[in-house]
Amino acid sequence: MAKVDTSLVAHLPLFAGVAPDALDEILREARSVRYPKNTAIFEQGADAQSFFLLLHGHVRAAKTTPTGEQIVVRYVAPGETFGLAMAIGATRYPATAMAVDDSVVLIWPTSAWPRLIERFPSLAANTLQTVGARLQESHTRILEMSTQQVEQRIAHALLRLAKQSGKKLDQGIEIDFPISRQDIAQMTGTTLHTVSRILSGWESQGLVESGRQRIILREPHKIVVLAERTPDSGAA
Amino acid sequence: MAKVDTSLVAHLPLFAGVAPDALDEILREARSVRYPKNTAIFEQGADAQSFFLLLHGHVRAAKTTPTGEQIVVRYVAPGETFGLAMAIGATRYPATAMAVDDSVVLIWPTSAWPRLIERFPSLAANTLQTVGARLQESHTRILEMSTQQVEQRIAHALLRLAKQSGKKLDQGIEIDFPISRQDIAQMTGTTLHTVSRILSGWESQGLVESGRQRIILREPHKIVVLAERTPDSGAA
DNA sequence: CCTGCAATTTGCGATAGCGCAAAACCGGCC
DNA sequence: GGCCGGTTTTGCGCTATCGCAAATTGCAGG
Repeated sequence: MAKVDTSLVAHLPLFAGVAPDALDEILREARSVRYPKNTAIFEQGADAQSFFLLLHGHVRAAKTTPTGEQIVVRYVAPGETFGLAMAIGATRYPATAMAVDDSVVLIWPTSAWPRLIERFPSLAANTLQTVGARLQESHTRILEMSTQQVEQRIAHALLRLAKQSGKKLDQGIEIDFPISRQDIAQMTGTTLHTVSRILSGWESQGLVESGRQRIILREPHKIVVLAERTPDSGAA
Repeated sequence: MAKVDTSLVAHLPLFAGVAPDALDEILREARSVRYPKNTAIFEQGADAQSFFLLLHGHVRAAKTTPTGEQIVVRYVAPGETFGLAMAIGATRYPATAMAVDDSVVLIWPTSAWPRLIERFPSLAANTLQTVGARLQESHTRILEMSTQQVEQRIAHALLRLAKQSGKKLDQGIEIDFPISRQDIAQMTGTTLHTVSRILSGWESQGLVESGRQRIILREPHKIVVLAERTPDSGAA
């Protein structure tokens, strides 16, 4: 198993307040695995045998209903943890994780968690913070779904993706991983058709440029305005 | 300040793995306060100076948009914590908490949290579990809002309330605190009008009995069936 | 017991967005 | 270079649900 360089991860919020040699000890329990694009890392309902830290790439976490519909819970960016089922007291994964790009992941066995947090209490505190932040985001998302129309929700979703995983271009920001209309629909609670229509509209106004699984925000500021427009703040 | 009896709270998940005398030490830092029905405990955006544990009564946590619309984040039942802004790294409350019934609450100063989790790491671990559970619930709610119609969402919401705060009756289950059509609308992402129409329909089928801020599920099992009905699983 | 307010009910027109279907498109692979 | 499959676009009718308005009801206080 390849050694993981502590310097690559030492600065992550997860390890705040953890001494360098402690970090070494923690990393010694992990292994590093590469997942090619479009491979599953774990499946919803499977036994939660591991938890993960994304080093490179991008991972989509999605939840599936009994009837087969899916929603995207979130996109995981490098440096973030995922699959923390055990930390929250679950024995099975509540969602499916799939690499949307070639990705590299650190993997710990679930069984290591209790020992790790006992030896390094900051881990629990730090994890609590990130889980808490995710809870906030979920509430925000619920608020948006309850009070905004589809166009605003899509605008917000794209702006968040741009902030989290945007690549600055000469002119605009590009979402730095493959993402389809369907994915955006599953993030915002709508259909790929409606997403397509709205992006087409934006494209003809020069707000975005997009294609197959690719989106560039050409006028981020104007999209912010769009995102904040209320149902009645009269359009042209 | 009145002494808090440890026996009242010792069994709570929050204090799992905490020794009795440690619990005593923890409680010594808290004070107990009574909030009459319909009084605010804290306001969204206010400085998070305290965190809370509900002893008696019921508390509604709600988020308000800039434009004044509200959603109900959750109802807090006795034994649950709320207002944990600091545990998740926020300095202001992300929602407003209001007592919907006469309520009694334990209050710790936010400043005590870092010290408490350092001395009693189980607190952090336990809190992580409950916050994680709430995250799951939020995802479930997002899934429902994305994939189900209003009637199913209302059914699920009422069933959850019944499970959390239901009072068993000779025949049926009563939601054990005052809750309006508007509240249910704000939990499910719809309007009070639509909630009213749907409850009226259920009432005429004998599924529920309801009135001013009061709901009794007369046929919980049939409501479960309703909740699981897919858009096309033909009605009668 | 009466009064007033807040909660609830209900009708009705308006519409955002869905669902289905078909066509166009785009890239990667052989 | 051409073919195939997944993605995207777009048209069109439909409907669940909203939004507004008005009537009704039930509780709480005086």
